[in-house]
Amino acid sequence: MSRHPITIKDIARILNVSVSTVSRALKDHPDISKATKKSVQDMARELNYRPNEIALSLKNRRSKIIGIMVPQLVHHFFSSVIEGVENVAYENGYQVMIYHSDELLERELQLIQSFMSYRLDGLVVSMSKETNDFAHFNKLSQLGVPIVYFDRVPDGDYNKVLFDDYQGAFDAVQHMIDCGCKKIIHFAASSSMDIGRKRRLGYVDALKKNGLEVNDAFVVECDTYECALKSAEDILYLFPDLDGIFAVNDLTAIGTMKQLVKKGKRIPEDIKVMGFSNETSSAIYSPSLSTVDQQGVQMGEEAARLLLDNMDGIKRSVTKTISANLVLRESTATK
Amino acid sequence: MSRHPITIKDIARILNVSVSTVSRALKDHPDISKATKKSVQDMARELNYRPNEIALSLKNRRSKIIGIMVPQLVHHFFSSVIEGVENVAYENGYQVMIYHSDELLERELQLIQSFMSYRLDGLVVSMSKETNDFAHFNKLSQLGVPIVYFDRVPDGDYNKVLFDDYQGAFDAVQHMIDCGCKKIIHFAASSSMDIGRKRRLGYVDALKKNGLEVNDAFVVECDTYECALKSAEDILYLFPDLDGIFAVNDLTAIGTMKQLVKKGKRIPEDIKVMGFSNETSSAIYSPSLSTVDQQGVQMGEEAARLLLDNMDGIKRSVTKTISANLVLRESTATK
DNA sequence: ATCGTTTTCACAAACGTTTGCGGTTGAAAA
DNA sequence: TTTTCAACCGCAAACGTTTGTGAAAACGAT
Repeated sequence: MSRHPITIKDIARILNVSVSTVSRALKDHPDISKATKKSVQDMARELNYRPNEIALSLKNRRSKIIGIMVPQLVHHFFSSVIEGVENVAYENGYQVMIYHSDELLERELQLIQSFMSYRLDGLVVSMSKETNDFAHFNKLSQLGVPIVYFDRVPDGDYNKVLFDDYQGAFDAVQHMIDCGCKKIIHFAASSSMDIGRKRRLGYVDALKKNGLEVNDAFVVECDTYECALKSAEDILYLFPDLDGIFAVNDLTAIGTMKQLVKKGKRIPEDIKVMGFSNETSSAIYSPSLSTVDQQGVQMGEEAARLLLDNMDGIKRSVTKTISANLVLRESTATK
Repeated sequence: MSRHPITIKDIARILNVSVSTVSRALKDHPDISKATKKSVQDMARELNYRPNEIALSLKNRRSKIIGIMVPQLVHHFFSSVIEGVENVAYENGYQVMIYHSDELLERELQLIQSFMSYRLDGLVVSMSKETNDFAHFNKLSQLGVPIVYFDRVPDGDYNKVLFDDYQGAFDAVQHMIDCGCKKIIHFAASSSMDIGRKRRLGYVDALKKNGLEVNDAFVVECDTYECALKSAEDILYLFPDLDGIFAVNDLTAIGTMKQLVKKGKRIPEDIKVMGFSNETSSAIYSPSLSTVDQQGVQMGEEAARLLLDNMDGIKRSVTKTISANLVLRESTATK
């Protein structure tokens, strides 16, 4: 009920010393005698004193908080990145403030305002789908706030942490080929999206390297669950002899499997399927889905480390690339 | 690069007025002349002035931030609650700080410390599984910080927002009976858990009300995906004539379906299945899973509203109950 | 010209902390 | 006894705001 947490002043009053003495005693400053230090520290402990971080933020002009902004919370990948950021932030005495733009540019702008008002020390961000103009981030940058982008990043000289989509796709397709697939279809995201382009390229290169036929008709633009339900049927009609489908993400892969099974195909016996992202659903679907893990935690940790490095004033532009990791499950099993 | 955001002092200096004049001009105080107001406001806009919320927090002894603490982020229900809290917080000019205890009591304690240091104005919390002692929350409460609990709540006189687990379970089972089920098995959580008890009671009462056989052997303690893989087989052996399974959560239901299909059962033709929670996976599984939606967004909104109401000093202990909502999909379809 | 009102603004304190500087002791050195 | 020098501690300013109080200008009425 006392509504007022106890402050350094309270301790000073009780002990009949000045606030500066209390402050110094608490930080073990050599100017203070052993006896005074002890009594102050004891009293602080007894009263359960906690420094007021807000006062400190004001004084030091830094908040010891870093922000992370993600477009979605209900998403395995982003949640993992958050976890990674939290890990290294806590290790280094920083708090993490999670911002959630909900894929809305307007919300992003609002959040940046709030971000500035609270004088956060740095930002880790993956942009919303609507964002094609980075002025608000650049403004922040010019104000001296370090920013690290991840996953959805802008072009140019910035600090970024990226996932190696090309290699992930390449490895996935290579694995399918190793499992005996001769004719692999790719359900791709739009080429206007970075991940769409890179994953498609990995797919194509893996086919080439193994001397398999490469054909533009093998690539279908389809990156949602609903779309997959339809496209899977179409593609089966177009290429009755297909024996593998590599989807740009897990939900698309799952939609595909659902439809294939409905059409009487057996997975993995007749057709093998791979997804991308390692969402929760991929592990529990039946058959469970082989996929490419995006190492979200590791990405978050790298991003936070990069941010902390940049907080000491030095201005760099580093790009870190995290490499892919296959998760093999039933959907590509070979008996 | 200027590293220092512009302050009220800067405006005062440039315009050759005092800081108090600037402050009052910005808030349209009647003491300030129209002309001065205009020049100040124009200059503020031109320089893109943003009030320093940290200074305000210190002065007002309130941060205009509320916290929400959840045990997990990668969880559809909790993410939804966060979204709900954010909605009403933003509407009322509050920021939301997301805390993530990771189901660890120790982390919970740490986070509470940080919470106090930053002098947040209130907390919405669902406790970690390890938490059986609420001392740290009570201490916060005694310091005058309003708390609203949701989902996993302590016993006693507190502000809570609860989901109506009993009714949800009752409705789910009633629906299965309406679909023709005569012998419904329940995969339950431990009775030591609140949700375990309530959902089980709803199940039992629905059976009773419809004159179906109630039998302790129909209830199996099993609340994970892995456990379901095993228990589904066992129960099929024990009760070959079962025609419905009501699981305490979606993952358990999905594990059950997977195993039942493997054993040659058709869903929903032979056996109908219902889950609880409406996780993402339930919608995309094949067959898609009928389930009970927990209305996370609504719960979050209610919790935040309750918190804001309590922030004006008045001390109440209100319990709000959110009612269930069935989501019917393939797993209980009747042809 | 004097007084009384307004109108318009500036001063200063306060929120909780840190920190440079200066001051008071007491004892050792001269 | 005086000087010197540690050892120990308090004062005050600063971080960016708000706000109570007081005061200078301007103006009208006497």
